[in-house]
Amino acid sequence: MSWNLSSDRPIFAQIVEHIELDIASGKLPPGAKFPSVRELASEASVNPNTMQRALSELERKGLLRTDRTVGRFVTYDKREIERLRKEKASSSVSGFLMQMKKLGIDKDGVLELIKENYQKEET
Amino acid sequence: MSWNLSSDRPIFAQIVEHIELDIASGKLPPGAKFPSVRELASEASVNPNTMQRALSELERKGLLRTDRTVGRFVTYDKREIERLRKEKASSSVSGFLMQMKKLGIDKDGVLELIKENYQKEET
DNA sequence: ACCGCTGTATTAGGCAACTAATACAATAGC
DNA sequence: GCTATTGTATTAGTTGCCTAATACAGCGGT
Repeated sequence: MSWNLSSDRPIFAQIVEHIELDIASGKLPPGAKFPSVRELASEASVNPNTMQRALSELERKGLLRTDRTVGRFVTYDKREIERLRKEKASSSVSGFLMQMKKLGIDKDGVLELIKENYQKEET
Repeated sequence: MSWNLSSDRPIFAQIVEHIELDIASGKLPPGAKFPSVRELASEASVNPNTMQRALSELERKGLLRTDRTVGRFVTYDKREIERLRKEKASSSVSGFLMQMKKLGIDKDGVLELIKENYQKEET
């Protein structure tokens, strides 16, 4: 994983989000085993405790399972994962559109900008 | 203004963003006069110092002008305002699309979701 | 000239959150 | 049974933000 952490937001929150995305997108498939807390922490250049906090949060959300002295695994519950994916997509969309509305940009403007942006990437 | 402040991010930053949006969208037109620091602070239930910090930041960005003993005004520079609007729209779009990409949702999926969302609002 | 209003500066204190260091607990595997 | 490796708990320290109190400076209106 390429941890791209900035200091303008809580580290643990960024890690949570990062891993959530990897699970939601399927990059981390159901049942995938995680490295140990210490290993992950070292990899991300972060205190083990910080990593632990992130992982606990993910467990609280039901995305991770823990076998106490064995390690952690992505949940096998594919429905939960799909729910997560939908939820994240939906909130992204509505947040984005709300922002555009506040900027006074209507539906046509939004679609325009998006198509523009995709064309830029097709180079 | 309806200050809708949450505690999960610095207050002053939220205020900055709020006012930026009002300026970018034209809700606060060029040359519009601001209430005094103390008045705004009271209105937003915030310490004057916090409000001042936000306003200073906006001034640093060139969006506000100060007439020392008279008050503050939105800049008259319409080009600067338009630049702000473009900049905010652009960063919103690219951030949104990056998120969708990470979720594994392609162009068609994005357009689909957006149209869905707009239909929902047309009730 | 004075009073009231504007913005500005300074200092201090407290609170909450994040990070860190270290010690503890439990089990798998040899 | 011992050791290594896992997750967990506890305590401590640092930082950033917000608040507060107070003082200063300059202009307008009466």
